[in-house]
Amino acid sequence: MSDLADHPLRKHIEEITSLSDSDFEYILSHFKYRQLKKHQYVVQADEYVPNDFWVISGCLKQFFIDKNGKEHIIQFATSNWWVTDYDAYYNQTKSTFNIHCMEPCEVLTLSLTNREKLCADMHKVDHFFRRKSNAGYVALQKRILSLLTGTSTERYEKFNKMYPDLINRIPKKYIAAYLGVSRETLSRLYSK
Amino acid sequence: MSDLADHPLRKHIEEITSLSDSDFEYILSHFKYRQLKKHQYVVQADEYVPNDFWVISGCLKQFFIDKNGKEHIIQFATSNWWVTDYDAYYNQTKSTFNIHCMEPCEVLTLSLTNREKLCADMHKVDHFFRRKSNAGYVALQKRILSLLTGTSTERYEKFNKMYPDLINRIPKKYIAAYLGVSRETLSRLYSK
DNA sequence: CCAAAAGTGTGACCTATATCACACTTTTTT
DNA sequence: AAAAAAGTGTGATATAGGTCACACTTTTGG
Repeated sequence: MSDLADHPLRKHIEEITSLSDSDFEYILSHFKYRQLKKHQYVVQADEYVPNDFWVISGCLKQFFIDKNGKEHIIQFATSNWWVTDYDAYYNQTKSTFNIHCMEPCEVLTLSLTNREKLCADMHKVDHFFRRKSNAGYVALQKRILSLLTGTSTERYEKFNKMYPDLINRIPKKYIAAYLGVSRETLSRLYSK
Repeated sequence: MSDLADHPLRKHIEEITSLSDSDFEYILSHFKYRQLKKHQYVVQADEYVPNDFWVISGCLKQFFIDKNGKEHIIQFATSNWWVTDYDAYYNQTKSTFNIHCMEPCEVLTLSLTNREKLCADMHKVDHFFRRKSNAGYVALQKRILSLLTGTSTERYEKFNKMYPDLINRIPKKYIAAYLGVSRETLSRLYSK
């Protein structure tokens, strides 16, 4: 029980709605724990996406390869983030994105069936996911705003502030691919 | 009752979950109908945002004014769209965006209190908003992808496909402000 | 119905950033 | 520990698209 109370997922959910031990036990039973090696793919473009991933530790990137073979990063996911190709996951279609471990990772996976079952059984969980999704929506809107409004310098500074740990944790070229500038331009940005 | 059955909001909700007449009647009672004049603001930057808006008819734009006074458009909202500054609305803080009628509009407004009440009372509604929010999240991700990946020509073509009616319904400069290019560049794009 | 405001197209110029190339450093693999 | 692979900084160009300017057209409001 002491274990249960300290579970990181429980803490995460209880930021939004409180749970009894049995609530949480029931919820957790719908997830599967997985350890992933560096460079492992958890979602591949053109394949189905049965799972959503909640990151316990490590760092993943969700990216898209364009017709010129160039990589564009949609999001990084570290501890406490949810990540999957939600379009493909919800609609049970093939993925347009890849999701890839940049470090060894621990994740909890949640299948669509289990998610919908959980949501149907427990109003609390449906509510939790609504709130999460709302927050995600707001975050994406801010990113769009910064792509429309900001110069690359401003976007770089914002990134720095938002993910201070990532800067020295992952190769710069991925940060460039997230910000939408070339590796070289990014390098020139912070040599000032 | 025949009126109720045909209500556009009911159709909209029933794309996701079916409702009894009394369900819908109860839901609708939490909304307020408003007619808006062209050029009217429904959300102003730096003010609180008590309502979410569901558009029956007309066209609104949600935009941001940057430090140089330049306008950036986050989203257009026409029939069946939901629009508000969700960050400010959910967190009861002041808005960073403006929302403005580009045409005379009819909308249904939903206060945060009523929304949370509805969601608490009816699991179906919570579920509906979760699904909507998920879909919105996916749409924003696609927009980010197109900002990161596409040339302006590609973004313009995508816009054309996605909102064929808007092209000749609203001034081009707003389309430019949505796509993230200058009015002049946009003009040159389609003179080919 | 007319004046003022808003919208639109096009030329001339300028700037931020992409691209290519290469040398050097750090990390990974065997 | 050596070889291979990946990451990084910096110079030389090339270019998409921004900005400014102006003429013309359409819409709006009194």
